[in-house]
Amino acid sequence: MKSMYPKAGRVILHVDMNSFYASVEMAYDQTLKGKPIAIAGNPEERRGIIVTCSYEARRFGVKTTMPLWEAKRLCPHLIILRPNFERYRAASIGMFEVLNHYSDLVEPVSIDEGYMDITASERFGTPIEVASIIQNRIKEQLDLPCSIGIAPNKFLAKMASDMKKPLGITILRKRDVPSKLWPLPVKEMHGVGQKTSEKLESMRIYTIGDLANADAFMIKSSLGVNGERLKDRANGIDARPVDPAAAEEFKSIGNSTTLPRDMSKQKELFEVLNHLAFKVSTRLKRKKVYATGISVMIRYKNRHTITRSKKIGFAIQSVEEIYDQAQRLFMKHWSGDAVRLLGVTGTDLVEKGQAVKQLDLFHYEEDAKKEPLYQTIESLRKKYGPSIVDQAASLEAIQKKKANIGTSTSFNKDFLQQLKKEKE
DNA sequence: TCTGGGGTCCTAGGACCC
DNA sequence: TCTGGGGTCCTAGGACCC
Repeated sequence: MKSMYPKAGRVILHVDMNSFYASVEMAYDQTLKGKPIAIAGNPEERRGIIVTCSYEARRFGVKTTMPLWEAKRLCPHLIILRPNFERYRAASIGMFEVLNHYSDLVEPVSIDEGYMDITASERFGTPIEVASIIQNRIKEQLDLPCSIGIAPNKFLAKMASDMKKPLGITILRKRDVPSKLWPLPVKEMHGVGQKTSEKLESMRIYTIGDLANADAFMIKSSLGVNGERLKDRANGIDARPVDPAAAEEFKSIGNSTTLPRDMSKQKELFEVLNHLAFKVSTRLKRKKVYATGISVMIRYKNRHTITRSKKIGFAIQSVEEIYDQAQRLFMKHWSGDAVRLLGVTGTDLVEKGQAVKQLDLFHYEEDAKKEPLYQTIESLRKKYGPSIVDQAASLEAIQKKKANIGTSTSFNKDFLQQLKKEKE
């Protein structure tokens, strides 16, 4: 029997901080208010691009990701600040504290935006009242502006929060979709970037409304499952739940850097890799996770970029292990050309408890003693799986740094040599 | 005189197994 | 005689977002 009441819909808020980094700086230093300011990475070096800028700077045409020199040309009096991430993190924590006060279902998306499911928050007022209270509290307590979208799902809430900035509150009901959403250019849709909009335009789809009413088969064959999803969203359909746990599970942790100058000396590049390995290792330790995969990114002088990755088969966390894996991956694929950027990422993260089967050092060494080298490698491979060769070579690298790794005997040098040769 | 650094998700193709 | 087809894992790379 059908319920006599209409099925209750959800009420979702998307809270989006306005030009977050710039606003935090202005809250911190009141004299910056009303002035064109921009946050840029390392102003002295070539990597300088605009990360965020104030609305005053935007009036001069300054935009996010614009190279610094271009921004200065457009706005000679632009005040340029270096990012201060501790400050932004503190402000972010303050903002999410406010959100958490009005619902248990808060999902951080990034440092400056989050979704809330306030379906069960009636005691604080109507949705628009809740949004208004949140916006005012963030403004009063933190001196920071935000825009809020109110809608029956995440996608519409996200689109709504974009419609009025700064300090806007926008309601986007399902029935508003044809009048408020459909006229917008399809590029404005969250999830549609340069490439997808080009593809859509080649199919004569220019607005969100065009996409909503496009032939499903055509969309699917051109854009795959992503196309189906986008068409649903254009029709205001999005069943994704607000998941407070989603932000906590990291899938990868990486660091990359554009070098101060192009480098082609192996020794210099190794130093950079080691530094990146240190950063990745530190963050893995802080998060109490281990990597079971490693990925290296190389951007050459001509900006051609490659990423090379591999599953390690066991869990690593120390600088030595990360560096060893990254360095060998790098050497295997580096063309020898001048390098502009290097990156190291730990992937397929696991928590300490569930660390994959570690190599049984004792049996491994016993096996190594018993048989001739080539036979040993084959039998070890059979016994422990293909990752054994890597793991042994990695252990050797650690052993160079630490005299003792839990067993008393040291590896047979010839054996390790052979393993390394095997690798190539 | 160019275009950072942190991520996620998806797809395609090859290897391998049954 | 001329080589199926499905499933899964792995790697590389593309697209997108903030």
